[in-house]
Amino acid sequence: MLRLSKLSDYGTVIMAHMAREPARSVSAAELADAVGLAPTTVSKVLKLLTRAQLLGSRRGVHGGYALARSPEEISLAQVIAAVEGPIGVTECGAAAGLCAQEAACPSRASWLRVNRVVHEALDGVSLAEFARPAPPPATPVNLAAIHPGGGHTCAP
Amino acid sequence: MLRLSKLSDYGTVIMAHMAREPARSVSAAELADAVGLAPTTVSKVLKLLTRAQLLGSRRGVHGGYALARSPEEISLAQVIAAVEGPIGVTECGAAAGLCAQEAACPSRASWLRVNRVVHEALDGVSLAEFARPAPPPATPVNLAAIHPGGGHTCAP
DNA sequence: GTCATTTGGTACCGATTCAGTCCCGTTTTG
DNA sequence: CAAAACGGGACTGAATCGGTACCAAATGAC
Repeated sequence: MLRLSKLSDYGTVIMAHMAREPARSVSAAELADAVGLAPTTVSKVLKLLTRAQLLGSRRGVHGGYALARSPEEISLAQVIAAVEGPIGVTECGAAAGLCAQEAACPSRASWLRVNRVVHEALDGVSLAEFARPAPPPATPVNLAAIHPGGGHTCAP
Repeated sequence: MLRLSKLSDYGTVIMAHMAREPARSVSAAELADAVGLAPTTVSKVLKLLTRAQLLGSRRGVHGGYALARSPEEISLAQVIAAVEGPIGVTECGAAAGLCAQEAACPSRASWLRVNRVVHEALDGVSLAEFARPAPPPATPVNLAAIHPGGGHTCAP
C-alpha cells in the first residue's frame, strides 16, 4: 500500500497542531491531550522531531516544545523524514550504494524519477497549508478524479 | 521510509523481464531462474499479477504466463497495486468512513493531493519504459501545475 | 540546596505484518 | 492415466512497528 507509518502520521498531526499556534511552547503531556494519543507515544515522536531540528525544546518546569521555524518553512517531507528516515520508494532512491545492482540496473532511472516526484509532492506541502487547509492552492484539483486510498488517522 | 514491499519489487522485476519478450509465454520456473529468485516466491507473485489481470495464464504441460497487454499499456502503478493492494500514502484504506473525523479533517485535502501525485508518478511509468530505460518520456508529470515553486533535489 | 517538573536517551516487550514455503486441487496435453 | 503446470490457501519464522518503561540530565520554584 505504500503507506506512511503510524508514527509518521502522528508526527504530522502533532506538527499540524503546533502550527496553529506557532509561537507557543507546549509540553508533551499537553500535546498528547490535545491530539488524543498516549503521552509516551507523543513523547517519542517529539523526541524524533526535535532531533531533526524541526522543533526546539526546553527542559525543566516550564519546558516544552516549539516549532523551530515558521510553519511555512516546514514541509511534510521534513516531518516524515524526521520520524521514519529518508524518504524513498526503493532502496536505491533513499540512499546511494544500498543496491548491489545499482550500476547495471536498467530500471534505476525510472525509480529515481518516481522517488523524486514523491519527494517533491511531500516537500510541496507546508505545515501552514497542511494545518489550515485554505481553498485549494493555485491550481484547482478535481476532487472527483482523485484516486481514493486515503484518509489517515485523524486525531481529534 | 515509505518503501515498496519486497514482493512488489519482485513484481516489477518480473514484469520488466516479461516486457522484454512480450509475446512469449514463460513458466514460473523459467522466470524464477531468469530473475534469480526462489520459484515458490516467483510463483506467488505471478498469481497476484494474474489475478489482477496484468498477466494471462495457461495451465497444463505447455502452460505459462504472458503479458495480458502490451508493455506500453501496463504501468508501475498497476503492478504495485496488484501485488500490495491499493496505493495510498495514508491509512483508513479504500473504504471511506474509517476515519471518524474524515469530514472535518483539516488535512484531508493535502493528503489527497499527495496521494494523487504519487499515484500519477507511478502511473506515468510504463513497463516498456521501465524495462528498457529510454530517455525521459515526452510528457513527464507536470509538477509545476501542482506545486508552484517546485524544483528540489532528492537528497535525503 | 532541594525537589518537582519536564525533556533526552535507550532498552524492552507484545503484536502485527511480511516473506517465504508447502500442500493439494485443477487443468491441459501426450 | 500420468506428467507438467497453474490456482488457492494455510502455515511458519523473522523482521518490523507501535507502544511502554526506566533512568539520567536540565530547569526553575521555594
